[in-house]
Amino acid sequence: MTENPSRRERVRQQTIKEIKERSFELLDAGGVTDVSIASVGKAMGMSPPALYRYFPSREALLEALVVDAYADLGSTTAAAARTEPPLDAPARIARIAQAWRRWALTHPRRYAMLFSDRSATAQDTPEGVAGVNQGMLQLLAALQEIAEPTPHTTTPLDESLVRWGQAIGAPPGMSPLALRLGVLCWSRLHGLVSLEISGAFAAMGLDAAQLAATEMQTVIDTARHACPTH
Amino acid sequence: MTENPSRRERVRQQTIKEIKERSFELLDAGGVTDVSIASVGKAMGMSPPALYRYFPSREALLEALVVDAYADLGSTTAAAARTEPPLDAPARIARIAQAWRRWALTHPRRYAMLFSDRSATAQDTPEGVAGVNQGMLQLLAALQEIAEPTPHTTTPLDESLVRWGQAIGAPPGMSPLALRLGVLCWSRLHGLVSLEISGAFAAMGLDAAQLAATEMQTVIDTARHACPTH
DNA sequence: CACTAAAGTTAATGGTCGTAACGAAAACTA
DNA sequence: TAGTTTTCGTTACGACCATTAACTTTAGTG
Repeated sequence: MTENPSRRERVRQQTIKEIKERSFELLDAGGVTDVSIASVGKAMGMSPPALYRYFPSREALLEALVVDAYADLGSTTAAAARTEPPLDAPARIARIAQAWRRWALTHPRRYAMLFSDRSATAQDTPEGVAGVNQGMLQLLAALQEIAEPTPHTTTPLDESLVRWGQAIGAPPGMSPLALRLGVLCWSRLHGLVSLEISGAFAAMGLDAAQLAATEMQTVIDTARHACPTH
Repeated sequence: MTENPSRRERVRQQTIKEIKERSFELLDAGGVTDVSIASVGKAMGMSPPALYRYFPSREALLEALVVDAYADLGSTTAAAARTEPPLDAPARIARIAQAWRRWALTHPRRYAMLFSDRSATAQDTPEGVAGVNQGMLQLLAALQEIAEPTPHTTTPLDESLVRWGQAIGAPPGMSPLALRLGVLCWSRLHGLVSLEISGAFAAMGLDAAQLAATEMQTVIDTARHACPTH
């Protein structure tokens, strides 16, 4: 009864950590297909079957990478909103979006793993969703600050948005407009970033950074009920 | 000297066609990873190495599928704009967007293959880009009709948009606003559709169709210099 | 120290892509 | 028509991969 996490457990956790580190290195270098039980084992000087003591299958290892990547992306974007001194809401929205895009450009293979490679194959685990929602909650808070109250009658879409907000732990009383803009901001940003990573904008000779900047400004203007700048 | 395409060439093209058909069946059923030289061979009653007479590698076969899928997506969306009698520009934009989304939902694995699986790996071939640009040209034509002339000074982004428009064969004199909205419309639609395919909106309890409809209405309103409806 | 359980090893199965060597059939040619 | 060449298919093979089974080594525990 030395420690609650026994020494054995500690070295085991250390091994798991190293497996994931080496896996991320291989992932970043050559994409998810390069993360094989054999390649990871070789990278750590272990025989491949030894990894099965830690992950029941290659798929489980990849899922662990997904959860970690989601958590990293979520905490990175959430941290971008918490500056000292605090920024006003529009600046925070811009920073959150920048952080999302920058993370995706810094780790394009990880971003592809999260949002592309596994599309329609395996659905996200609750852990993964919770990780990325850290950033979403910050975004929603900023949007709520500048979203003008809407006297509109609530549509079915609004109702489902409110339910979603409650489900992810947003504070009560969120405006449906803020919730909708949160979803649309995320969706637009994802579209831009995934096309940018694929090289589409570069092939078109367009500056993706400028496209992203104007797109985010549009979201902010819409929250304020102002006309987007053309 | 029976025909210009000799009999041998004809049966060869037929075989290539069947290889791609079987490949698409496997792709639609289980994703791109299920399209293997072995599985396609088995599906056609051929030994796997025989396929190398027609495609130099599995990668080349996949690339051929990509080109065909791009062409199908492009012609499907372009066809949606050419109705009889012709529709007005806003309705055409809505129909193009619907056609894009519907194609993606009908062939989610193909859509993932085009825009996700190969991200950052291999860049698009000119053939593929040309195929999907059929729909883009229709979209740009419709946007041009309703885009009010902008007396703005041209920005660097505008200049690169104009260059891109010329490169893909858009008629001269396109408004930068129409070009920019074409790109943003595409990007937003892609973000929505890829998230919808991945099941993200379903997991959030949101109606993706409604999100897409409002998003496209926003594009149309922006083209008219009108405030998006909230 | 002796025992047990965890962690590592090698060996083996069955799957993949791709190459090599070979046989059969079709088309061309003298 | 008969012979030659090209094409198309085959089987056999080597190099990877994931995964399981059986065995050995190591480390913690009474």
